[in-house]
Amino acid sequence: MVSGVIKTENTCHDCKDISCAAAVLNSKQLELVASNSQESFLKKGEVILHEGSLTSHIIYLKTGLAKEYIKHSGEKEQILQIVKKHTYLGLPSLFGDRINHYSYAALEDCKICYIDINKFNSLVRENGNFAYEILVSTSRDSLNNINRFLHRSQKKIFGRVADAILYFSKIIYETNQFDLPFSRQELADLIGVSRESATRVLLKFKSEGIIDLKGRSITIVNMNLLEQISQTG
Amino acid sequence: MVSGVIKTENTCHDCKDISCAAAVLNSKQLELVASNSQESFLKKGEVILHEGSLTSHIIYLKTGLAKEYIKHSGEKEQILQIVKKHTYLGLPSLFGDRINHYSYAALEDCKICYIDINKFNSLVRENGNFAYEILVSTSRDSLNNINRFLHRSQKKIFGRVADAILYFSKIIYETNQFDLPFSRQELADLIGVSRESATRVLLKFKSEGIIDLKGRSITIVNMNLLEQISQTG
DNA sequence: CAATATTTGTGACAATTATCACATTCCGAT
DNA sequence: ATCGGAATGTGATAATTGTCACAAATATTG
Repeated sequence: MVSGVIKTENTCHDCKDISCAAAVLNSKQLELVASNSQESFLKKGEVILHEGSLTSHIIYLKTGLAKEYIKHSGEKEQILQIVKKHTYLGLPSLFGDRINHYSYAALEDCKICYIDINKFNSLVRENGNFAYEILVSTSRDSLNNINRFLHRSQKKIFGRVADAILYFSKIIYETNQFDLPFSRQELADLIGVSRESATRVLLKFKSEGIIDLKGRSITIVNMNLLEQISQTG
Repeated sequence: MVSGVIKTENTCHDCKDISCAAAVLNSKQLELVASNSQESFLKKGEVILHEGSLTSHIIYLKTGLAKEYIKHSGEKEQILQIVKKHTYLGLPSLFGDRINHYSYAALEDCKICYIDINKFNSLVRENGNFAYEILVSTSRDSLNNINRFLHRSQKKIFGRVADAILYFSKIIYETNQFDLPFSRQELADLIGVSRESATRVLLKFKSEGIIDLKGRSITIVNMNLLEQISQTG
């Protein structure tokens, strides 16, 4: 399952999926990026980036959905977050120590863009506004992640499952009706509970009329109650 | 308990506690910082910054030790990390949304420096190298925090207490013998367990000869075993 | 140096959730 | 359509840890 890497033809100027940060670059800088980047496609399920690997290129998710995760002791997987399109993957790892701390795998077919790490770094150093945008994006990401973790650790299992449903509804898909992009096991890995427990709580929510559930399709029926459960924990 | 705010006399040039980031500023920029900053002293126990407050000044911890924490539902406190000297407090909050997400309180007498937020931001935008240093420091902070949380959530209580002891020994004090800077309750708040459980595990470690424990003073006797417990979870 | 408040230690018990073992259902490939 | 494997659901049980109530020890303050 090797995916093709295709040298980009476009100049970034007309890229529909350009990042907020790249939007503040001038024409010359944008061309530098264009001539040092490559586009690539990945199928659902493929690993985009592996924890522990060294970073030679920044990866920017142009389209699609991915999971950010780590593996504990070979087996147990912990999902940090779901990454939406228009996001750079693993920026803190790049600036922190150049070793990727998290793995990324495609939850949908994805289009990504590889950008040479040295060029990226020199842009940060020469364009403070670009750096500022990167800073804003990594800061928000950090706050969101830590926020999620902090609240999770205060919550019992019902609150956690409610959180996960609300996360998909409000942050990822922005609708009350959606299909989970992965298995029960992965849902459990996202909120840090066992698969069996996650299953049980989902079914409980269904039987109480809080959600509608058919396989991986979820419809939120009683949003208020779900939010209440999320908060009461 | 109001602490004095004293207009700085020094010019940052000769500041012994200058940050890594400020070290890359040129003389003119450093003077801009100097003329827009104030030094202040806080006693042990005092709150440096309160979650929810708006940011008008960056706070830089020149000397001392502080805890970064949030309060859940008024009562329960969760400590994110212990902050050592030579650290900017709450940078992700500043760049994220300008609202402070975490509180900070002094665990020792502290010397801090207030820097005007607008001046700080303009330095980021005009000096990419400064921005880069800030990026490195926030990235490392983020990786460390998330790393700690991720591993914690995989661990049982023995592993967590071991982690806390190793955290103080290796990261905070860099010695095998140290005094905890706070109560058992706060230790419990740091690792997300109940006070009683934390106490019990500490005493267990003592009775098994892994650590020596007198009040808040801890000596690590069997480092290997402690590390093993930390890993096995 | 009392007197009082705070912190720490302890045991019994209850609540929560993981684990295990297995049944059932779903889904893709032939 | 059928077969086989993966994903999901289910019950029983055990392990873990929080909670409560209180005792002991340690600090703090007038």
